[in-house]
Amino acid sequence: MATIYEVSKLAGVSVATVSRVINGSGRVSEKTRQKVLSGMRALDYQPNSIAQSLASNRSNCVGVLVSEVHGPVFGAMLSGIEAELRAAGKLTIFATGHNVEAKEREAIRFLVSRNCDALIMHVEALADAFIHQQAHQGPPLLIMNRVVPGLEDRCISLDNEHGGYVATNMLLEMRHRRIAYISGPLAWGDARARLEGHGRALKEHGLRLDRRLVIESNFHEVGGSEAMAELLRRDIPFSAVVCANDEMAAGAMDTLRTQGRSIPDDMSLVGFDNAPLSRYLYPKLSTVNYPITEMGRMAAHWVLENVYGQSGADFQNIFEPELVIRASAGPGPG
Amino acid sequence: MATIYEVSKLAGVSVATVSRVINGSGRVSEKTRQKVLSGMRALDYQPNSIAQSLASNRSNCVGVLVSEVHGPVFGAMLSGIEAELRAAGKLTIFATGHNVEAKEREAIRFLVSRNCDALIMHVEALADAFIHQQAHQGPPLLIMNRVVPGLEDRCISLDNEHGGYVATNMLLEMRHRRIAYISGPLAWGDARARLEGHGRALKEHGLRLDRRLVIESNFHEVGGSEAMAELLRRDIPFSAVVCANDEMAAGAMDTLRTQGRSIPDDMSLVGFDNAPLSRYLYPKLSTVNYPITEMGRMAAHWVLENVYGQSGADFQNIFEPELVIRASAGPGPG
DNA sequence: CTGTTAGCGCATTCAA
DNA sequence: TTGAATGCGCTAACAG
Repeated sequence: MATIYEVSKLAGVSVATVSRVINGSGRVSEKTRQKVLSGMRALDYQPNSIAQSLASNRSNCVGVLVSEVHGPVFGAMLSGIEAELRAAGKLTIFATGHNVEAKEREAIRFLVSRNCDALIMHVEALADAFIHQQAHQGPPLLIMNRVVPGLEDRCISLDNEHGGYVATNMLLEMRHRRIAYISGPLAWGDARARLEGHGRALKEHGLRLDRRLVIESNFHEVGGSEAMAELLRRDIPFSAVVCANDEMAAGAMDTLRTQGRSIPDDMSLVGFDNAPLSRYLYPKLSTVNYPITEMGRMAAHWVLENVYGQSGADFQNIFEPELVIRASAGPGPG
Repeated sequence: MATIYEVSKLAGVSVATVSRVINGSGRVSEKTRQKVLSGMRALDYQPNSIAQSLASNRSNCVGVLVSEVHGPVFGAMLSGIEAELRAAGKLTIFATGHNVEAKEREAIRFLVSRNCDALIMHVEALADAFIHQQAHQGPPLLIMNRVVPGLEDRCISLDNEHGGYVATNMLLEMRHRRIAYISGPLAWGDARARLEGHGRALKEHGLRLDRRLVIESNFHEVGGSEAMAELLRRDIPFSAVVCANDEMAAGAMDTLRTQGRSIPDDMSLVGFDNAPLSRYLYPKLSTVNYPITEMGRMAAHWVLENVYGQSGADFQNIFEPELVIRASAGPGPG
């Protein structure tokens, strides 16, 4: 690999000048600029990014901490982040935290030890206090999918309450009156918010939330399946169910089918997330879109603007979910 | 951030000694070793990985080139690679090539410019010749999911022919005699191999491949949907279809349902890949498992062993696909 | 506008 | 077993 010295020699200038044309910094006359450029071409010169980083104290890479690489959510998020960053010549590095506190901590150390210029993280196990601390000692932080009090302007999240609202509201407008709800773990803010939105929609339509029609589950397929079985077992009439995510909806659908209930004729179903699987279910699942790729892009924009000084679009903190109407919900009996 | 100098000062030794204990290289007396260690702890010292890289000419990171980050295949592959590498303290960096030659080329440049110690790539647009060239000038290369003549020992791939064979064979053993086939683009080796396996299974059962029952499609859902419509339109009897991947099977399923055919009673269906979506289809899709995560792990192992000198398990080039029996295929009329 | 030079933080000879 | 010195390739004052 050619070095900056060889280029400078070939072009008959100093390394400083070569550095200037590489980085577009300082003033260089067009003539010498061309000399340098052709020298670089002749040697197929490629700046050593590691040396650049060491000298400039800039790694030009940003760390992303996700729970898993595979899976619909994180893949889509990473995808959005990488696309934006890459277009700006920045490198995306990532690590997985598996929703386990110790691993999330360790992943942060790992990423930071690689001198990333910023950190975008999607963590669920870490406490707010730790995040605050990290925000004050490490590289600039961006938090996905979670609102940490005191760091609101660094948090990019979905308006989950509104998502829960629109899901239930659609059902209500279809004249359903008794609507069950399969929730995610209420220890998590997003699960709570979605349920609150559900309750608000009911209230606005003059209905009260019936606690017997709400089941707290775990965001997984089997959880949804079991929750639906439990709901049916309770033998309280209802004509529709909203599931706090698509996976649970898939499980619920399975149970309904096993028990011979037809969807949407006997039972309407709405999911949440608009994960890829929602298009493959039968009937195709009506759900609430989670614009995770765009949110990833936004995170990348923030970094590009605030860390690398590039001008960008306006920053948007909260994203609004939108209804995706497919076939799993139909008119109610009401 | 503390530097190695501060540690050496605090411990009363030279930086060389500190470097030795950091890397476990050279001989250091246990006593001074402890002094250094406690000095490092006291300062919460963290070696600067960039400086390490520059001095040692080792970035301790490996580049991975995929088509997309999201999507079942690449996410799972990345996941396997990252898990292994991370456990060994190595960083995984990635870039996307989108199956476009120019982008794949550029992605390689990008990754290499980051001084990765090895490159694992899943490329479809690049020609064999280019790959050969890259193999001879860049960092050690590993090629996923493709067999490049002359570089067989660097290619990790699935025995696609055998996969096609087992899929069709299962149907034959269920007494299907007229089996249609929806293929991927025959310009791609894996699509060709799968189709060949299909043909071999037929032949072994004394049947001939009926060209009218084979349609070349594009590995996408709508392609599968259209292909199935075309097959039905031809009005040649058949009782089962094997699709060269799960996405096309999903599309095919859709068409069958639209046309009022029941699965598996009127028509049996088998997919390929065992992508997540195959579990969500109704009926659940019988398919051929593609152990992509394990293949990613294997790639990482190779790198750990051949680039970083760690000893590992035996290297396996070709992976055998296995049948995943679910509900979309039933007994034939034969 | 251009060149000289001193680091960036660490690994690694080579001596001792 | 340890330390001094050199250089990895580049950036960024500073001087001219």
